[in-house]
Amino acid sequence: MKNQGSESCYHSKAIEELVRGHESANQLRELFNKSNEGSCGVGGDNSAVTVTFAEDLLGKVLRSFTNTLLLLNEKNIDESEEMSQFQVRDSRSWKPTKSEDSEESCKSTSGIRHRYKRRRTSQTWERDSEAPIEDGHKWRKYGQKQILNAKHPRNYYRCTHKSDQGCLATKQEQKIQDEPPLFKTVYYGIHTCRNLLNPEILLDYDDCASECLISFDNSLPTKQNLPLFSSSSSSIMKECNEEIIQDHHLAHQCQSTASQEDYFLSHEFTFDSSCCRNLTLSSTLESDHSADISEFLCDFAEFDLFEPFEILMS
DNA sequence: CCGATTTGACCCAT
DNA sequence: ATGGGTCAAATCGG
Repeated sequence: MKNQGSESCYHSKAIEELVRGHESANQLRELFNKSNEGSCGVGGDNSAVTVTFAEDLLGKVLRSFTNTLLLLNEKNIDESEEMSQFQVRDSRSWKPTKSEDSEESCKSTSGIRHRYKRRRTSQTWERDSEAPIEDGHKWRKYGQKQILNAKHPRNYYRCTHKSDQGCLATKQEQKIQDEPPLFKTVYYGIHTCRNLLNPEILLDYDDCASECLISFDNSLPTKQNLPLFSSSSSSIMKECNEEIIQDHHLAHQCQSTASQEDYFLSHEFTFDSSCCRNLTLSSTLESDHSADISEFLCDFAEFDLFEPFEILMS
């Protein structure tokens, strides 16, 4: 059982992540709205920059949802033991699970290896997908193991920023089915690293007992006016989780669709270098998919952060 | 050259 | 004793 300050901090961190994701999604919407305004294709030289920017935004959204899911799961488990197996709609959805408990050991035997760290108690997320997941985080593989009665080996990854920032997030990935291909990914722990490409993303999970300092845009919600902060109802958290799971799923679909169709690469965008938020872009090629994709992205970007809360609070 | 991956050994839990 | 998680030296590759 965690104390009130800790719970409040999980709320705060979750909101912080949602707000980031919301802001990034809005930037994506802005980007695609501009692309649909039919401006003439100028400045095609900047298309690579714009593609990078769009991918960066997608990465931010995915990271925000990933972190929020982990945070909310942490909160859910704190609140409710019966929530330990929260199953949702489809095979690509997130499924929080409880990790096996283990202690860090410091056994020192012959002196060859001083400390051998087993995974700490931490929240885990399990997810099945038809392809290895691109979750926006950078991972470094540190092991591979053939598992008993398993056709395919299990791969072990840790956060790239473990060494430089002490981030303890890890994940395991294993192909569990051939046809159709199905991969199982289990995430352990929460990222505490600052992503160097997105320096604003920094979660001080170690400092969860203390007040969280968040700087929001004026246009964005603050924790004072978010119902989530005035309620600890687990139903709200469940609802919130489902909503985020959907959006996380959509973000992945959007990312894979874009890459599969080479949508970004086959269109010319211009990028107003004076300000990332005032993009001027154009599409000079017709594509059967472009309208669908941009509409899809706009729909995705328009998800309402407040909706699940308002419904539940009324 | 340096960061990422591979892979056998080591270590822990059961 | 065994399965599985992690370490770390060797290797790879940009």
